[in-house]
Amino acid sequence: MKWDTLDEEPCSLSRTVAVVGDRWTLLILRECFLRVRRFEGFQSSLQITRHLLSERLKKLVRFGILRRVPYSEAPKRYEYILTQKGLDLYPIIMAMVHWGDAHMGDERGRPLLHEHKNCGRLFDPVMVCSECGEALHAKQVHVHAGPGRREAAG
Amino acid sequence: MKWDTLDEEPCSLSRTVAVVGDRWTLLILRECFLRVRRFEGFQSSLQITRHLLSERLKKLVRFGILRRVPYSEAPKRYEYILTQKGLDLYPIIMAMVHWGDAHMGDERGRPLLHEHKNCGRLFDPVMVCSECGEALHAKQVHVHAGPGRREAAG
DNA sequence: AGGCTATAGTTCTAAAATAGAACTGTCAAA
DNA sequence: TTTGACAGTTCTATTTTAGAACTATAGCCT
Repeated sequence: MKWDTLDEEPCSLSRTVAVVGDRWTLLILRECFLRVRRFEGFQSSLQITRHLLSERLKKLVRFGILRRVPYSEAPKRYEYILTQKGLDLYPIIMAMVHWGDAHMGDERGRPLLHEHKNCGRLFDPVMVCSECGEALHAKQVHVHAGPGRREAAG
Repeated sequence: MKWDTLDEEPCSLSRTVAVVGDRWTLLILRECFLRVRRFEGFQSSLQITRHLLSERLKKLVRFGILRRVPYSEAPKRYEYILTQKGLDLYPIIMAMVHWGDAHMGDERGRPLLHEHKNCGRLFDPVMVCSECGEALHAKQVHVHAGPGRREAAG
């Protein structure tokens, strides 16, 4: 597989997988959403090798998911902040967290609980249809080829 | 990192990443949701090496995401069907598709369009709060340690 | 001035995972 | 009896990752 052009495939899942489809990247993003921003912070909480962390952060910056922002002038030091594009990954992360809660739990109970500041309650994330608001299930969805697929197919 | 015990970490994201956190697994699941069920089907549509496909299918069966069901007795042949646990991965896949549509698109337009059979309309998946029904955004969520985290830490 | 610490990386080698191709075994149809 | 379909397994070469050590800048302490 040519992983280097996966982000240009006529498939939105492939394109997303090209950017966030590996273990370390997903764990780094978890830390980002938990407000970690600095190299040492990621490294110590994940026990990732410095080499890979450096490489993954560069990639996330290159794809516009993180911004590398200076926070100290002398010596030059940078931190990594989620862009809007990065913040928009939240549903993916939350969907994964929720699936883990539902299907990979153990007798110790949930590792984290999530409170929705707007309503003040502990919640689960639910995926709904943008048009009718009903909860979505795989078997209720029909897939059509869109313009990007038809053009790619010729 | 001890990837072999990632599914026992006191973090639901880690546990999910342990199961579906790699490129091939996510692409295989895409095919599953597009109704592909057989070894040759996965292999030819993904161009994955037979070795890795075999290995990934075994893993998905081991984690209870696919069931290996015989469809021919002589010769013995099997197909791979999503279990309920597997079907429940749908929000993750859809969240990834939606992010790809929103942020990785090109001039050709969307590769696929999704129709919600219940309401008959083309839709986007939206993640909402189970309690108040509002669309969720990262900055509106506050995270608390749950019992699984506190016990692991103590 | 000299040494210690903090931060953010880079460089190196060994081990593990993946790619790519060929091979195996069962059975049906020609 | 040969060919083809299907569902894998086995093999070697290449790529990726792990783990540890090293570099560079600058503040602080003595």
